[in-house]
Amino acid sequence: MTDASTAPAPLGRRERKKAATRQALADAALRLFLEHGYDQVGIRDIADAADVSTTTLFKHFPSKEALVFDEDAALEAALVAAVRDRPEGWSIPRALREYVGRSRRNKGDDADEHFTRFVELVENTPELREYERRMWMRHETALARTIAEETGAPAGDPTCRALAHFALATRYLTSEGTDADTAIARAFALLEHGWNTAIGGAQD
Amino acid sequence: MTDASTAPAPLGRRERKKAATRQALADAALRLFLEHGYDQVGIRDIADAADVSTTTLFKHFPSKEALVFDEDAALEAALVAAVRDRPEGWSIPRALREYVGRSRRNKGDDADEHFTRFVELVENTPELREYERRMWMRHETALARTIAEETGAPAGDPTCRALAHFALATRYLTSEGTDADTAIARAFALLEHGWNTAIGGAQD
DNA sequence: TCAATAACTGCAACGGTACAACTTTTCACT
DNA sequence: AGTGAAAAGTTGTACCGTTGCAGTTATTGA
Repeated sequence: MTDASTAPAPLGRRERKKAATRQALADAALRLFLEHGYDQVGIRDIADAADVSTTTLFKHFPSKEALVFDEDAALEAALVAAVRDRPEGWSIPRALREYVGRSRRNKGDDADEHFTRFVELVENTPELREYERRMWMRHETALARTIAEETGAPAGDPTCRALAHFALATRYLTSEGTDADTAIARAFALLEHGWNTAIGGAQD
Repeated sequence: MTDASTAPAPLGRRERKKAATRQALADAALRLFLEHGYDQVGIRDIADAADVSTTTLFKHFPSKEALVFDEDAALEAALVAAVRDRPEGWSIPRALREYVGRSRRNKGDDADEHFTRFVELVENTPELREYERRMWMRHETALARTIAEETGAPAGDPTCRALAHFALATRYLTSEGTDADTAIARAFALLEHGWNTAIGGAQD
C-alpha cells in the first residue's frame, strides 16, 4: 500500500498527521465557503468541521483568507522564471508585461470546473480579492532581486526595486472609465521608456 | 462669554457636543499612548477615559490607529496644490519629486516638542507606520485627477493614474542596502524619463 | 526508558462590527 | 411659544477573526 512515487520524502507519523490536519482544514473551508458563502461561515465552523480547535487552525493558516490560497511559493517561482528565462532579445519590462497580461487572462479560461468556482468565490468576496492583491505585491522583493541579478546591478539597487514594484502594481491600476488591458499597456509604456533610459538598454 | 472669532460657523449644541466627544477621545488616546505605549493601551481604556462606550468611539474613529491621525484632508490638499501650483517650467514629476522629498524631511524638524514625541510614537509603532502608509497611498485617486486636469488628458487616463501611483509609492521603496533619498531619486529618474516620452513633454 | 520536542487544547482578551434599544437635539407646523 | 415626530448620538450585548498563554498529549531520537 506504500506508494513512494507520491511521497518524495518519507515523512514520519507526526509530519503526516500535521499535513492531514492542514488538508482537512483547507478542504472543509473551501467546501463550506462554496456551500454557504464566505461571510456566512465562521472560523469556528471550519475548525469544528475539521475537528480541531480554532487555536490549532491558526497554527496552520495565518488568517481566514489564507485557508483558500495554498500556493504562493509556486506563483513567485513562475514570476521569477518569467524574467530569468525570457526569450532572447526581450527586455525585462517586456517579459513582465507579458507575464502580467497572461496571469490575468488565465482566470478567464474555464478549463476546470472546480477552478472556475474557486475563481468566482474569490472575485465575489472583497476580503479574498484584497488578500490576493497583497500576496501578489509581496513578490516585490524576490522580483527586484532577480532583476538586479539579470542586469548585473548591485543587489538592492533602487531602480530595480522601483521597476519591480511598478510592474506588479500595474495589475491594479484600473480606473473607472478605462478597461484593465489598456491601463496595463499604458503603465508599461511609461515603465519601458523610463527603464530603457535609466539602464541605457540596447535590448528590444 | 461668546467668542464668535473662534467659531467660524455657528455650531448648534449637537455639533458642539459631538466635536467635544471626538476631541476628548483623541486627547485621551494620545495621552495614554505616550504614557504607556500603543500596545499597552486598549480601546476600552480610551473609551473609559473619555467616558463613552466603545461603540461610540468607533462611531467617531474607524480604527484604533485613526485616533492618532486627525488631519488627512489637509495633506491631500497640499499634495494637489504642489502639482497645480508648481513653478513655471517645472514638469509634473519634478514637482512631485520635490513635494515627496520635502514631506519626508519635515519629520526631521524638531520645531515642536509635542510634534516630535508624536513622530517618535508613530515611528516606533508598526501598526501606526502601516496606517500612515495607507493614508498616503489613498491620495492616488485625487492626485491622478489633478494630473489629468493639468495635462489636459481625459479624466481617468491610465498614464496619469500610473504616474500618480508610482510617484506616491516612491516613498516606500527603500531597500536594505540603500538610503531612502537615493532610492526616491532613482525611482523618479525612471518616472521622469518614461513620463516625458509618454506625454511628449516639452517642459523642463 | 526518558527527556526533548512539537502539535494540540481551552480560555481570556484584543480590535472591530451589527443590532436593537434609548436619549437628546432639531425643526416644521399649529 | 408649544408640540411632536424625524434625525442624530449614544449605549449594551453578542459576536467576529485573531493572539497570547499555560497546560496536555503524542511523537521522536538517544
